[in-house]
Amino acid sequence: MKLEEAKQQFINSWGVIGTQWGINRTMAQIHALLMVSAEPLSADDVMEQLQISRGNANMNIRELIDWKLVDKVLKPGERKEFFTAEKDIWKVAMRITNERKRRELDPIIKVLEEIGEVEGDKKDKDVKAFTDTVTQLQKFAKQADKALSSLTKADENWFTGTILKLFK
Amino acid sequence: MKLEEAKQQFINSWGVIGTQWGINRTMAQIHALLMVSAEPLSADDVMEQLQISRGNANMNIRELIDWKLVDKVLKPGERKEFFTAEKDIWKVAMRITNERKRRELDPIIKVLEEIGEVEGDKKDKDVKAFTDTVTQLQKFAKQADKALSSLTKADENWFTGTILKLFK
DNA sequence: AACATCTTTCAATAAATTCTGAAAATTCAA
DNA sequence: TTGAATTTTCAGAATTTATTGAAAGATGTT
Repeated sequence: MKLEEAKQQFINSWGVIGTQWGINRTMAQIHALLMVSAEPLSADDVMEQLQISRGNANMNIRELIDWKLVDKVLKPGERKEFFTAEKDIWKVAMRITNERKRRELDPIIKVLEEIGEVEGDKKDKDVKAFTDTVTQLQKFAKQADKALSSLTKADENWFTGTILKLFK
Repeated sequence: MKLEEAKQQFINSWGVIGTQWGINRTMAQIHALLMVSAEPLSADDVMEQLQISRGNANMNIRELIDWKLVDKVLKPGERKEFFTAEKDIWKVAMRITNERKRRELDPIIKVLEEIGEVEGDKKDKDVKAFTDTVTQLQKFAKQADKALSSLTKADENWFTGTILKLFK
């Protein structure tokens, strides 16, 4: 397979996968493009290579910067901004994990806290079903939160050295 | 807080969280409703409590059954089907993890394999940037795959006993 | 077989999300 | 300053996804 073809397939597939992830397609495509580019690209490069509008490119690049998956790079003597993706997959995975924890797990914990105590007879089967489920969820969510926090603070060697061995 | 109010808030919030997860809102709401219901509910119960159409209820209940988060229950003497959600959070988490692995990770591995070898000079910086990224991704994806497979096959005690302790 | 009950399907419609492109804002060199 | 280059914003358009509801399909009872 030729480089350009392989690149294109990677970008397209990454885009499709992104949508299955709940990430928007363009954002995933830009990320893919920057991950396999040897040099930083400008907004115009991204627009041209992915055939998207300036507004779209700008919005999604900013979003990627928010996720800390992409960095601005300034080239001396150039007025334009260039962009480059984090290429260390461990860091990419940790940043995605962290962002998803923030978006997915943290709100769950917040909701469960808000629901808190329910008035009523603990022997009533409806009250019991509700409080049992909520209590279980709270315990589980807090454990998961702790585990993910540790994980994203840890370094790669600890993970590959300690955790992965547990999974043979 | 009164039971009905707490229930309603839980269902609504679970729905919002679902969308942030890439799961559709109604599906998450039905799941929430069934998780906090003491007794199995019929499609009509679900339609009434969530104010949704029959088609919508049916489609999303089927989807939840696909995810193995909801089971059909037959009541003796009743013609209707009733539905109940898995209430053991550990099982719920393992089933969601497994389904998400199937939808999110497996396709990544497939794509990376397809891209495989790229023709051209390994010293060319564009070729090198591409193959380096793809190779790193392949290694990482396969490790993650192995870890998640083990995890979803393992039982709760192994997880709480062995893994969680690592995170203090 | 005829009927009543319940479930599934799916074309039409509605709602939510994403994208465009032109205008406004910003930046920087002269 | 001025103005050319670049980035950002955002209303409206396009696209994608979710929902409805009525019709068709099952299923079981008499």
